[in-house]
Amino acid sequence: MKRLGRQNAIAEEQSENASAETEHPARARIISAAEALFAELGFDGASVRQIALAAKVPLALVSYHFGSKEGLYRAIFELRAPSIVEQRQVGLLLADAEKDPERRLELVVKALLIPMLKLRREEKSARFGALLAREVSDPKSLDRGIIRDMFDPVARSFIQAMREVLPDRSNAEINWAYQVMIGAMVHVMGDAGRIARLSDGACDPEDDRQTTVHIVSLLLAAVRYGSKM
Amino acid sequence: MKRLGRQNAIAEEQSENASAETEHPARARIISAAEALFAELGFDGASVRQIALAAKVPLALVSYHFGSKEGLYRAIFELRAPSIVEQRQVGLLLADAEKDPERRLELVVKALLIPMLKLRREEKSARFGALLAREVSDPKSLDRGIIRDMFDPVARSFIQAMREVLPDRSNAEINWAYQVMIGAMVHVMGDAGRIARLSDGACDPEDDRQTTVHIVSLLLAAVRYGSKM
DNA sequence: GTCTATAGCTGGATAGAC
DNA sequence: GTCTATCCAGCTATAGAC
Repeated sequence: MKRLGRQNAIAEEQSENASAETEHPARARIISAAEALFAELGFDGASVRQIALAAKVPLALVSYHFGSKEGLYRAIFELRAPSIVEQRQVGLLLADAEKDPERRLELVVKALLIPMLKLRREEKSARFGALLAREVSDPKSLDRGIIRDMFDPVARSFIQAMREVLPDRSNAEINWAYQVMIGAMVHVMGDAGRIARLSDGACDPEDDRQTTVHIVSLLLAAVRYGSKM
Repeated sequence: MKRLGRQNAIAEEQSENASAETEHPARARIISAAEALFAELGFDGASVRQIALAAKVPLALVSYHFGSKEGLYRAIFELRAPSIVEQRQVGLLLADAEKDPERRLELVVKALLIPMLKLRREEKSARFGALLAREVSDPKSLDRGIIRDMFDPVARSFIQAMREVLPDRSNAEINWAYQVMIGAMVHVMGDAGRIARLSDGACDPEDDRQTTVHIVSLLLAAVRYGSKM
């Protein structure tokens, strides 16, 4: 397989992730190591050498598989994002099927939050939540366009769903409510200890079941009762 | 003045910021340029060369005044943070003087949010909000300890104030409510365009008066009605 | 105090052997 | 396809002239 062919064959790889990871265990190890190091140190803070060392592959293999550091960075999102987006879409469909509007709002909020908050539980992509949090809050992400391309479409679906469940709210109110949810969620996903420290252990972001219960009820209250009147 | 004397003479500089900035206009220009570039590109993404170029000073002057890149980084926070913390403390005192518990909760929430949300309006520290947002969400900030040293004390005061206004809530509920507020606030402060893009302009984070109205009412609702029951 | 010049590294990327 | 050796641009920090 030609070199530039490989790094651009994203559609192909997505349709055969399992075989790609079986066939190229080194590639999967690089992704996994990069995910953790980018999450911890940021795109600029983590070096390709560090990543290759952690993945136990020679340095040149990273360039061979992913073309460049940014190619590797994008590949992480191309591998992990579709599953999150799909889970959210399924959640939205479930909310659509619910008749009671109170309960429907709750399902919309949960469809937004739960696919992300439960990421910590999944061993394979344990650090992806923190990485995604970084990308969402990084101003430079506007240039990369990863969030725009992969997450904006489903975000618009959520905003539309909220408009339908809360028809008396202004466009600004709906959108600010959505952003408050995203902000709180990203803060929890990216946290590395300040929450536990400040709360003296009363909040444990590692316990994603308790975390979800609290965050969902707080944000549901914000969305439901937070009209500026 | 000796070199190492300068970079460590923080207490002295804080007590005479005005004269220090008048006496060393280059120093103030470096801080200002660094604030914008660190906010935009992150600590690792911005180089000292870029900062010196933007501040129109020779490269070596940065080391002379601040000792190291991290010294410069800390100096920004040492210059800007005290004013924010002070404004928050004053807000908490005002809340304490309010008898009506409903209104008191609102004052506590506003005391937390307004000093930060209005940062964009102030020309001198226009980008400090984005920089602070980055530092709060960066896992590496735990090592630097800037947030812990400068902001944890007043954070604990807020959590205590919330406990007093909402005596029926558990410790976990209070702390999660606080973290939801911080997350939403940091998200807005660090935003560089996604909010306006997703809302098709319905949300304009540059309009900090409208932003404050919406964010405060959403978060007040979360804190007031977001008990997990 | 200020600035030029540069030391000493580390970064991403690649050439070319196998 | 895989890996060693290396290129060279860019980095932080500093020595030393003025």
